[in-house]
Order: sequence, then structure tokens, then C-alpha cells
Amino acid sequence: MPELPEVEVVKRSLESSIQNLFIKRVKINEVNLRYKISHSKLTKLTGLKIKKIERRSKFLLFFFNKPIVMLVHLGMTGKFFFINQKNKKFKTSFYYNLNLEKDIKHDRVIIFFKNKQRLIYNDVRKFGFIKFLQLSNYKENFHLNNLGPEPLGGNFNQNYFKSYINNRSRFVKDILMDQRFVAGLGNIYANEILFSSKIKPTRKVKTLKDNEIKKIIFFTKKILKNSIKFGGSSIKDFSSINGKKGNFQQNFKVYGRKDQICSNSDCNSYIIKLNLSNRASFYCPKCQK
DNA sequence: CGGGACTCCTGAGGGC
DNA sequence: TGCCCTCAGGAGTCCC
Repeated sequence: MPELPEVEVVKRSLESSIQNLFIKRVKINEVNLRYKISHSKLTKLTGLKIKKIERRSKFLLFFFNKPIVMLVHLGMTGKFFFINQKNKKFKTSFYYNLNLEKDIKHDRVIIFFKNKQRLIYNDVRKFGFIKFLQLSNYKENFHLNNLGPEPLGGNFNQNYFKSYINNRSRFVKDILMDQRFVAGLGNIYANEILFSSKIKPTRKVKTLKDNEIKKIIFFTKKILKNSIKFGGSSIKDFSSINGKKGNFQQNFKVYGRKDQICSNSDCNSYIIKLNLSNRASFYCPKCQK
């Protein structure tokens, strides 16, 4: 579900809510996520203080006052809920107030803090995961050590892009979604970036002209930043840790718009949907070359 | 190296 | 009400 902007929104709200809190107890309702949760490692969080939260690509990293790192990936439906209430029944009313009562059964892990607040990891499809790494070498973990540059960073630039695609014949959309090339884009934003750049998802990267690469880089940064500003995209069930939905989906220009008229005012074509590498791809046959 | 098919899992929505 | 099918913000593996 969540791509870079959504994970960034979660990271920022976690920072302002659970940073510096002490963990009192951890409850595991389901160990079988994408990878089996280590019960012993998770319960060792008891007594620790959360010192820092970082985002890398679509991963969240939690740092503590001990040399361990908790690595979390939200998969398609992973969510955190922060419950800022000491009343025992508040969890139920929190879900009910947000019309999420049917989601209660997908609470997989609950972290209770000493101040009686709690953080819930909720994940319908269980494609997310929670892993524990050593602080001294966590960057060498295979999830992290093959990642490309952050799309919003300076390393994602014209020179990098050109040298990477060097004569490769892959589809441009596939490469944008390849975390080894650039880390954090997913299906929605890859579609949106290519629409704004006026490039067809099926263009082979080696045919991209300099000015087209420039446009892709420009719109990648612009669209991601804009989405973060809007609180991310909530097409089905993404929400931040207070249950608040994002609003960037209102700004989608192609994603999910099959058979609808192109959003460029001077175009009267209809948006086409096709399957590329098993993922839905949307584009305007007239505007995107 | 690359493409394509398939996998994990659960729920929503459409057609009949 | 139910059944069956397809689809979903991800990403890993296996086979050719």
C-alpha cells in the first residue's frame, strides 16, 4: 500500500508521538507476517526507550537506547495506530470513531508504553514485516544494502540516471519501481510521474532523451513532495497513525482512471490500463510518447 | 542480466 | 444471500 510519501507521513507522526517513550510491555497477536516475528527479540524491547525513528525507502527504522534496530516494512496494508488514551476501552472507541471496527482483528503487535499510551501494528494482508538487526551492522542487511538513492536526495540526478540506464532495454516504469535503481517509488507514483513527464510506461529506458530524463527526475521530486504535503494517498485504507486519511489521491492524474478522459485540458483521449510486470499501468495514449 | 509467472494473505466489489 | 472471479500503495523466488 504505502509508498515513500505515505511512509514519510507515518515516520513524521511517529517522531512526534512515540520518540522518547519507554516501553513497558509488548503483545504479539500474530507472528506470521511476511517473515516470522522473533518473539524473543520483540519482547526484549521491554524497558527500552525509543530514541529515534528514520525512514529509508519504504522502510521504517526504530532506534533504542540499546544497540538494536527494529526494521519495519508496511507491505501493502501495514499501518501503525497511536492510541493516546489511558482508558482501557479507548482502543475500541478509537476504531469505532474512525469506522475501522472491522480492522481490530488485524492488530498484529501492540507496544504498550509506560505512560499508558500504545502503538499498534495493524496489517490486514500480513505482507509487512518486523525484523531486528544489530546497530553495528544493520546497513548491511540485504533489505537495505541494495537500495538505490532516495528520490528526494541529490544523488538521484541526471548523471546517476544516465549511467544506470546505460543501454538497458527495460521498461521505464519497471525501472522506476525497481528499488535498486531508486528507492521508495511504487505503482501509483511511477504511473503519475510518467504521465506528468509525458512518457509511456512501456518506453525502453535506453531510448530516453536527456530532456525526458530531466523531466522524470523533476516530476519525481515534485510529485513526492506534494504528496507528503497532502498527507499521502489513501485510495483504500492508508491512514496515518491517528487514523487520518491522506488527500493526495484527489490529485491523481492517471492512476485508477481507466476509460476516463485525459486530465490534460487540451486532450480528449481516454486513459488506457494495461498490465506491465503484473502491475496495473495507466497512461494517456496521446500525451505520453 | 532480464522478463514473466507465481507466491505470500485477506477483503472488497462485480456479475450472475 | 451466496458463489466465483478479479483486483489491490509490495517484493521475493524460480524458471527460461
